[in-house]
Amino acid sequence: MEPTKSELEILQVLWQNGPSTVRFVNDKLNEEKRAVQYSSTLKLMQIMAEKGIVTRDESSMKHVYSPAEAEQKTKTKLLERFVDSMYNGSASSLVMQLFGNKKTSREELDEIKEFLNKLD
Amino acid sequence: MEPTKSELEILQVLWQNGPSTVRFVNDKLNEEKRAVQYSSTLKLMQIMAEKGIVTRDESSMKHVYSPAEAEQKTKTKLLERFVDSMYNGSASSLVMQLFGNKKTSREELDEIKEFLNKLD
DNA sequence: TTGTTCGTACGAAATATTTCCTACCTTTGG
DNA sequence: CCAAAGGTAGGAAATATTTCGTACGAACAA
Repeated sequence: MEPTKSELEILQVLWQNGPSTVRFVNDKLNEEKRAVQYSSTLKLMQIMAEKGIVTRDESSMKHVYSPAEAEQKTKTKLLERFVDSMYNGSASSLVMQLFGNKKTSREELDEIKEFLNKLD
Repeated sequence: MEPTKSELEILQVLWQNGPSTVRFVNDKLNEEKRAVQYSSTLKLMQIMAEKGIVTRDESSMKHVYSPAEAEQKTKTKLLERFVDSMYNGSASSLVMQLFGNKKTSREELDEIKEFLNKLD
């Protein structure tokens, strides 16, 4: 299923910090993103569990939520969708735009070049 | 402003075909994307005009709509937002994911390498 | 024990987005 | 002229998403 914008924020927290409680996720969101009530985050995470975007461990009172799919898998899917809809499926178009209109550090560029060479 | 998913579909049509009437855009959407009523497309384009996402020429009865911003400018903005939210701003992470999990044609790869070299 | 804190569940409201019905005007063909 | 075709405008409904108040149970400290 397609995570919404808010759901994606929550997934990011789970990916970066591993399985977490609602309290933890909510604190992170408030620290790093924006003010949001505990019950809002709770509700969203409950919905995500219903949808199957996350799983949860209810064995203790403090439920622990985990992403249902690996970070890479989800991101790959979203990236492909983005490339398809915005660049008509052309990965190279995206890359050129990415580096054409923006200054990127030498290190990053070298890193990418090396990476591409290894693909052969 | 942030175009919604449906608004983006309409922008694509305008970018690819130049300034267009509602009728034209609606036909394209039905051909290339999905079934949608004329009045839905009309409404959406009217809203986009209000928001300033598109401008329109009302001199003739058939209003002609144009994107308010250049394709590149809008796409760049959206791409940056995507990189920020998904890859923590790291363009190279995105690129590695893009080519790591997917087979890309030799031509595309060469094209990209050449492009990156020219950046120096 | 008892009250305060911290947890979940649930419903409803607020917002954002999308869809389409309907009214009404203009153009066009006969 | 008149009817049919095709246009815009606007409102309302349908859907999707987000937010939060409130009820209620469990845990914990005094």
